[in-house]
Amino acid sequence: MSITIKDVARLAGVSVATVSRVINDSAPVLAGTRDRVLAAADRLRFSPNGAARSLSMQRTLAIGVILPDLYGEFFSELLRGIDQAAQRAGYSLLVSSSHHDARGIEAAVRVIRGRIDGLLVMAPEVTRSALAHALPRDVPTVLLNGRAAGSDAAHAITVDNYGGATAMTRHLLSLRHRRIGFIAGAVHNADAQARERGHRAALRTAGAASDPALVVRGDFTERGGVSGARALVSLASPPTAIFAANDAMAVGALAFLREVGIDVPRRMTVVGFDDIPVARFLNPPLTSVRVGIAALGARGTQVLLDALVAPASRSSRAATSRRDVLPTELVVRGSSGAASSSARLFLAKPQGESLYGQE
Amino acid sequence: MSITIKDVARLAGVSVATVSRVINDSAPVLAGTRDRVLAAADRLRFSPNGAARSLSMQRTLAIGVILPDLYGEFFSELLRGIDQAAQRAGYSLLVSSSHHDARGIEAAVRVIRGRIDGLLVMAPEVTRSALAHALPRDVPTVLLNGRAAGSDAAHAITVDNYGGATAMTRHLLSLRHRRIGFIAGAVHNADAQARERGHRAALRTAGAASDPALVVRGDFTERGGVSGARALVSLASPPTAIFAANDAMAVGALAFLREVGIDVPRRMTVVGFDDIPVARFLNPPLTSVRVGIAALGARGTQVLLDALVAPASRSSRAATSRRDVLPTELVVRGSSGAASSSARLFLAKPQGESLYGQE
DNA sequence: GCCCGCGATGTAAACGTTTTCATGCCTGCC
DNA sequence: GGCAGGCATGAAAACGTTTACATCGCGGGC
Repeated sequence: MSITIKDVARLAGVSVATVSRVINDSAPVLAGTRDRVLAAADRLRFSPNGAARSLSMQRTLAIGVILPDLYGEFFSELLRGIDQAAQRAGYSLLVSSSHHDARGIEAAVRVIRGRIDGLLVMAPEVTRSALAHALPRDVPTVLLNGRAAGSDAAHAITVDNYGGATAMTRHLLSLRHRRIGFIAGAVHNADAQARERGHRAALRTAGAASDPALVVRGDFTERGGVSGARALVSLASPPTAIFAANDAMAVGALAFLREVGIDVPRRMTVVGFDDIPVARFLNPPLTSVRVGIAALGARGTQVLLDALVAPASRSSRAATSRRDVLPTELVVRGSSGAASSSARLFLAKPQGESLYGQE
Repeated sequence: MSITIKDVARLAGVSVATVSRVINDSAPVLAGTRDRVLAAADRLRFSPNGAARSLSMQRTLAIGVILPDLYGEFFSELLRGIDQAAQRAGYSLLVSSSHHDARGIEAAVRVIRGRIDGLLVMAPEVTRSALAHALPRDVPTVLLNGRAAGSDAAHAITVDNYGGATAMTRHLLSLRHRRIGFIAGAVHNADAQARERGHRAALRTAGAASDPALVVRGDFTERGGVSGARALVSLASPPTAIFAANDAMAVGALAFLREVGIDVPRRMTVVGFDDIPVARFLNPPLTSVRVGIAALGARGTQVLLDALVAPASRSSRAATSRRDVLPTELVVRGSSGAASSSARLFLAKPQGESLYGQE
């Protein structure tokens, strides 16, 4: 059917070993021989069978990426960062999404098992123990942005959700907001939880009243933001600011407020979290917490690639498993009232420019 | 190192053939034997080596996805549709992006060659012949949304760019706009070209003047939309409406107009193309051309999967290669002045709901 | 001038599956 | 009671590479 290394060898009048050596230039070959082989390979349009290669070399040059979802800019940014880092190192990406629970992840792992050298997993809604059980033992794994204290075997890269949220809440407090509505994420989402904790802690530290009615449940989608904003606005004593636990929900909140004629930021402040690329282009530009989504993906990938070359560092695996926390940065824009600052966007190079470039 | 089918066979006291049969239940096995094998596999946490499997079965159960980029909601939507369709059929995705030119695509193909059963390629900027040369002969391929009349060997799924653009321009004309600014895409981008042609044709048909100064070059990014809008607004005789060739640029245009205090839609109408998920949540909600991005990906994947089971249909390949054109639909929202219609968004289920669900 | 050694190449084993074919047993029919 | 046939299982080939090892020829040092 398809042409193999044998066909090339026959045409070039050499052995398969020589063909292999030429193709990977893994050993010196006489110039004349090399040319004959190359010519033959070219003429037959030969390209090596990856499966056979992987089997023989015991490595696939691919890493698996398991995501809870693919909806929205967050995931495309994340994947973009991962792809860049992987491609630079010559690795391909085996992507599988829509895996929210441990069972889904286990199924996905089963499918790609043996076709990847390493695994990148984002599973914000899965508990530590469930995850530990679902993940393979023998494949180096990096957890992205879930429960930081993941299973001992895996590395984990997270974003400073807690710190970012406290910074944002302090920002709102500094703007004299006293009743701050919070649109939280899903109950079991680790990132959402950390952001909520950060918000609460900042309120507590400031001695501000923490009215439970001001925290409504969302789901990290625009639609959830719409409902959340509606609920907050409908309160007997509504807040003067809304802190959405991610940008998608902030987008929904902005849309709802516009719909019902509540001006942002004059009558209501809205802020988000993640600083997705579109945030600065919203109307008004969204104040958010920059996470460096692509950087998170790239960093996770880099850590994984490092782990792949390291020879599993003896048995002291647990001791060497990394726990990186990426810093976050408050980005103040028009949606929290600093209308003038947003003008800078189009005059100077915005700070977030790096997101657009090659990292 | 890793545990193989042999280990399981030894532990269960059977041959490797039997283990294989149990795992794939490809042949009847005595209940007792099956249980022993299953128990052994479970105890050893065995999972089959994909590379060996692929090699033996001559199929990888994976499809390659080659994209020009991963930035923005468009690509995450596309990938989402592809992933869903592939996952349903038990296929994995080998994703590689940032391949704009033929050389990049060829390199990407070389890397994933022999690890995939089929190929999904989006290459709007590559010419037909360059693409034909870069793509492998022996791998079923589906082209997404580039030049419809692609290489004979490959199937092609496109969106009705031309029709969508004419519909949009007619919409603007019906709103009494006579000077319509157009922010085009990159010169060599096939989709951008088709949209521009559609726009021009609609103007011509309506007998409207087609001022060349009203067409400015963009690049499908928000930033390009900002520059485009700035250029159009700066004209001696500026347009009353701006048609951006994709939504990302419309987002940029909206941001710029807000920045300089030009109200949309009162003083300027802005419309886009693609209807990315965030479009309906913008301020004002963006009038756009719905493309069904996820559906495009899903359809392409389905066509590819069909081609995989079909035995290359004799040699009449060219004759059977499909050319699907997905219809587009005008979605009118507040940014083109129909302010009241947008209220429907949060009351009734929006038309676009399907994009959020399972397709 | 002989032998040692090195450089280029070939041979064949290994990688971990699936699958064809062979084997042996048991059942049931005449 | 013998034999055909079906069913469960095992042995081994095949998939297309890489690579350790063997081989061969040739040049240089003594």
